[in-house]
Amino acid sequence: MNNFKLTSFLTSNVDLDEKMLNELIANFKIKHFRKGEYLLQQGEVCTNYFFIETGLARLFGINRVGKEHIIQFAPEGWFVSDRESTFFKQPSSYFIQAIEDTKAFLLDEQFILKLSESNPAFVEFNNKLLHNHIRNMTKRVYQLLSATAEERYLAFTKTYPDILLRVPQIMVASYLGITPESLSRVRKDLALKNFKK
Amino acid sequence: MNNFKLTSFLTSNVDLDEKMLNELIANFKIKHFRKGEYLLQQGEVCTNYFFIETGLARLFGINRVGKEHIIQFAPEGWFVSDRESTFFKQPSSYFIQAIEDTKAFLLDEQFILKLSESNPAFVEFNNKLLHNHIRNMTKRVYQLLSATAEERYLAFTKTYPDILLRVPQIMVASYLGITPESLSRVRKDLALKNFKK
DNA sequence: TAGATTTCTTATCATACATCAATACCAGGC
DNA sequence: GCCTGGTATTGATGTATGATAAGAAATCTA
Repeated sequence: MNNFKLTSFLTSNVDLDEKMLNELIANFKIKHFRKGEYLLQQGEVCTNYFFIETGLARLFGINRVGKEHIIQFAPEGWFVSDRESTFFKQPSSYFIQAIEDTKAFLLDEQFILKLSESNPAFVEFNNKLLHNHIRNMTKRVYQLLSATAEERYLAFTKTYPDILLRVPQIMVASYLGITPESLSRVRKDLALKNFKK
Repeated sequence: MNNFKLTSFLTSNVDLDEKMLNELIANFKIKHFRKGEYLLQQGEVCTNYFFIETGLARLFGINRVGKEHIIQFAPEGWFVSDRESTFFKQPSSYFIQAIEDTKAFLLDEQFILKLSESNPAFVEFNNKLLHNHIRNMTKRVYQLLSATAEERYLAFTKTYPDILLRVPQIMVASYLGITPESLSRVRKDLALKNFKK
């Protein structure tokens, strides 16, 4: 048995025998991206889901004045894609970029659909992924509506302590919806508060 | 043939014969909610999806200090639910409340799952709903990250002109992530700008 | 219709966060 | 090793939005 993260992800989430599993893995393309390279560019139609096997990627958009806004980080073991583009066959509004050297499996949407027809476990699997996605996005909306910059930063450090150490602060700020300068000050204030305790 | 919004929603989104369709509709419970009544309360597990046949509902949360934050509006023809709670069988963090007198179909999750097994068109249908949900939430996250209060308000007036006229401004403000006072100012500024043109 | 309640507006003041600018820091390429 | 460009910090200042309060308007309800 191979040692891919994707393998253990599938075995723990879909009911498959080993033969079927290996057949599957063999069917997926794996692709390497150097730090900075793009998995998806704005304007392209996103035809796959990416499973990050190793490395780290980000999903982000750029507004009229050239400012970047990060919607999602995707470290190893995570899926990333622009589902809107993939499902509705529309040019993507976003970019997906490798933040570190990254190895990713490309899961073709058509292929997944076919699997779903023959294997009900796959329907359930896909459902789980989609609901997980919705859960994360809903929490994110709620946070952005209700929490201050400091609260959002604290939540981030608790939820994604690993990512925090792997990306420049400028990107954490972008994810949180504040400027890097503000984030620097938030961190300073927190450090002070902790010192005083 | 009946005249339900749900009927036309289904016929235009799922490939079903009329017999099957009527059988379906007969299986769904319909429920009336007076303005102010709750379709779902925080702490409950959400066991159905609600299809709003007439009226208007909102999905919202309340934070520690008692402040409400609206995640989604659901007018007639829309689905609303806490999918996280439904799918993962967890107590909901949110409320769903009727803003107007509302008639809603209650779609039982188990029932939908069963339909999916026998009818592949239903898998596709469910997929479409989920992807639509993800699309909306992603746009919302991106907006909250990148746009000013004024920009968000303008986008709202364009995307949901009907809802704008049906809910108190206090709720629009809550949806946009600002205070009612700020919204009032934004509106005043916009009115001034338009007058000067 | 009148009274009560909520909603909306406006004003003042407070604050969180942005912007701009300067400096120090660090990392990758030559 | 030394540039070079990106990153982080800090300070001064500006601005958008929040908090509070009060009155006007609209809506509900009896």
